[in-house]
Amino acid sequence: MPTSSRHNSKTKLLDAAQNVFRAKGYAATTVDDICHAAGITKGSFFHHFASKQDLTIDAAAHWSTWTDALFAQAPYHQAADPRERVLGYVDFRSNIFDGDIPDFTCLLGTLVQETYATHPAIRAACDKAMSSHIAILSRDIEAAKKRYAPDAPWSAESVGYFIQGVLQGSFVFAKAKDGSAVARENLSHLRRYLESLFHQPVNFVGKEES
Amino acid sequence: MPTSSRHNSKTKLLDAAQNVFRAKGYAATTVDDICHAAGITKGSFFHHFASKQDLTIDAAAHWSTWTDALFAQAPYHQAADPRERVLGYVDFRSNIFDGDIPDFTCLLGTLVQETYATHPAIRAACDKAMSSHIAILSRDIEAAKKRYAPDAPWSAESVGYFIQGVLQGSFVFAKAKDGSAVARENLSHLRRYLESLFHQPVNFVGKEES
DNA sequence: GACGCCATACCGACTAGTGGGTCTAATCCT
DNA sequence: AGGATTAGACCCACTAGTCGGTATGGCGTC
Repeated sequence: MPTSSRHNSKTKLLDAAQNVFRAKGYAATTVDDICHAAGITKGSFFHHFASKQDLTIDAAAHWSTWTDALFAQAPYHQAADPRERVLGYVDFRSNIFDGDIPDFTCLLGTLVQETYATHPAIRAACDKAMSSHIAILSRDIEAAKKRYAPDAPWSAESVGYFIQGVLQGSFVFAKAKDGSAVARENLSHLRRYLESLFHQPVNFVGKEES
Repeated sequence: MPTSSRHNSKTKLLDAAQNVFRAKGYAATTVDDICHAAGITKGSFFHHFASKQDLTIDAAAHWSTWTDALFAQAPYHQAADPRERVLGYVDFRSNIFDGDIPDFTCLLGTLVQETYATHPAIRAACDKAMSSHIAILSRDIEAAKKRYAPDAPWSAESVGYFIQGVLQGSFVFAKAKDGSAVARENLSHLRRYLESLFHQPVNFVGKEES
């Protein structure tokens, strides 16, 4: 492990921060917590990041690329019908609920709840990352809309935000209940709603689409 | 100001805590912040509460009675048709989005996100308060279900949680976006879903109900 | 109705500990 | 060599909680 182990401290810190923040929130996690979780010392931390807030902003971007990659390579993403991709996304999220709570909850939602009023730069970084994720999701929604509900009064983007909103709310309940049963039921309501928005025509024959 | 001003410090502290927590979160608010917002000194604080966590637990219960009273006396609550009461609840919440963010967001959701892993007692207090609120809401949903969707596969309670989940998620976006436009759209999606769950029968004549 | 007494409420300086951030020296890689 | 990186002791501002003490008002007694 020549360069690999020595030169990826920054990434290790970002990964560690992701997990610790999701478990303890922003203010309650100390820089030492993050260092310890990453197996790195404080000197190194402040070599790579100017401040805790600075690391956090980078962590939001890091999270964004990490999750976008995760979803991009997920199997549901292969479906030809955009409607199936959207529903597949919801099912995919629902399946992750099996793990531990800090493992399936959203870094951005956790961060922004705590910092929106006190750390505008973090708020902005979270907003940006969330918006970019929703923009990707909305492409499928837009395609599904075009095919199944071209004249509907709602926008694809607003559906994207709704999906994310339900997810964020579900995380809150998973935390409150210390279990994901409610979260799962929430997503099944969401799925039912989406099915009604993209109502499968009776005699429709699915066709490929870019 | 004989007894009135002297003997309500506890209430003033709880009220102040509500607002400060909603703006800054649990860990980032100091006891001094709360004291200052309440116009009360630290000595008095620790006379009434054994610790910051202790106050927080009381604040969750205080919040619960406060909000339950607020919704109980809201006009939508008078509607004879339970379906209208449920939709009225959603509209009522949507209308509050006009105010400042810390004024319409939920103390419990904010607290539990931060403390679920580190302060089990706070987590439990939030869970209890949320559940009680949802139980009240679910009575109307149950009545609406009986009338409009008696054979539906979903439970009234799960719809109650779904409504709250959408609200919690909307708060996250209001904070991230520093505005409530997305939150409002989320609730309009939610309303559309609820309308579809309690689909108004074509030839139905509304009737009074207990 | 005046007085003494006590419980409760309130005050704010103080303490012990913590946590973000700094600094200097050591170590690695090229 | 020499820049990049890592190490961890150190500094100082800040914060939860303490403590000794002061007001306040109710109540029994004469």
